[in-house]
Amino acid sequence: MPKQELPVVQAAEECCAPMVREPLGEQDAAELARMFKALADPVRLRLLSLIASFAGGEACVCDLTGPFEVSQPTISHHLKVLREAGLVGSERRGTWVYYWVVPAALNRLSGLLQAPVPA
Amino acid sequence: MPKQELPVVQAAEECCAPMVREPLGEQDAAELARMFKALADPVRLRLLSLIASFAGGEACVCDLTGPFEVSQPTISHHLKVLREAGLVGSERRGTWVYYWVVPAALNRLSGLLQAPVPA
DNA sequence: TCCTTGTATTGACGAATGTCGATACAGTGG
DNA sequence: CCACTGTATCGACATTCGTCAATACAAGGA
Repeated sequence: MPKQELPVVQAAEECCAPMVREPLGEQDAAELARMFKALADPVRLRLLSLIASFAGGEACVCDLTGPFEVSQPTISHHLKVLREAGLVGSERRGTWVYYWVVPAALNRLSGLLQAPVPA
Repeated sequence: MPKQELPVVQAAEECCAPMVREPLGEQDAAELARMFKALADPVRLRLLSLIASFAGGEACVCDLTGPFEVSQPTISHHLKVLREAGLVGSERRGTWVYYWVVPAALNRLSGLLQAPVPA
């Protein structure tokens, strides 16, 4: 059955036609490259995945420094990269800072990468 | 053989559960980071999109050097990066070399990035 | 065979990236 | 006000990356 009619997670409406249908413009490519660059590091991928996996969809930084072998400043740097790419949001609540993923950003990239089924 | 125009595949089957459901392992993260790194450049994104947009789903390198401001060796370098990431395939046919996208690779990444609908 | 055209490789360069230790900043509790 | 904990910024460093000109390789045609 045609999957594309399902009310799936597709991100915004016009922002994310698959890139395999028509060539990306320079500006779009530049902006998207910035987002993919944020994903182009194993620690950041694991951070993103770990944040999203937390109950409630958010995690304190104190939960994120443990599972990695890199230093706390490095984690903080990677979180900043993810935040500036629009992939996560953050907020300080009292002593701790919490991070959560931005689903619309992930879904936008997801929709962009969708390719036609190989016949 | 030109591929037929078929509906878009949604998430792939077993290879690519969304990374937002459970934390990525170190190895998976490393491999995925390599693929995302290949996407993390505006010229490569435009190359990929341009190749996929060609009729028949493949393009000669001679079709790819024109639309960019960078030199021919640079295009060749970027194509190599995309190929080594498994995102495109290539074949020499006579004088020319043709490139095509690997849909399974794109769809794997696409499925990985799918996030739950923002409530 | 030699020439011509299409593509890849090499070597070099500046710029960006990932990492750390040291340190600064923000809140909480004494 | 001070001490303590959690997080961010700074400065430095080695490594990787994107780019180019020069050159090498591949295939077809004279």
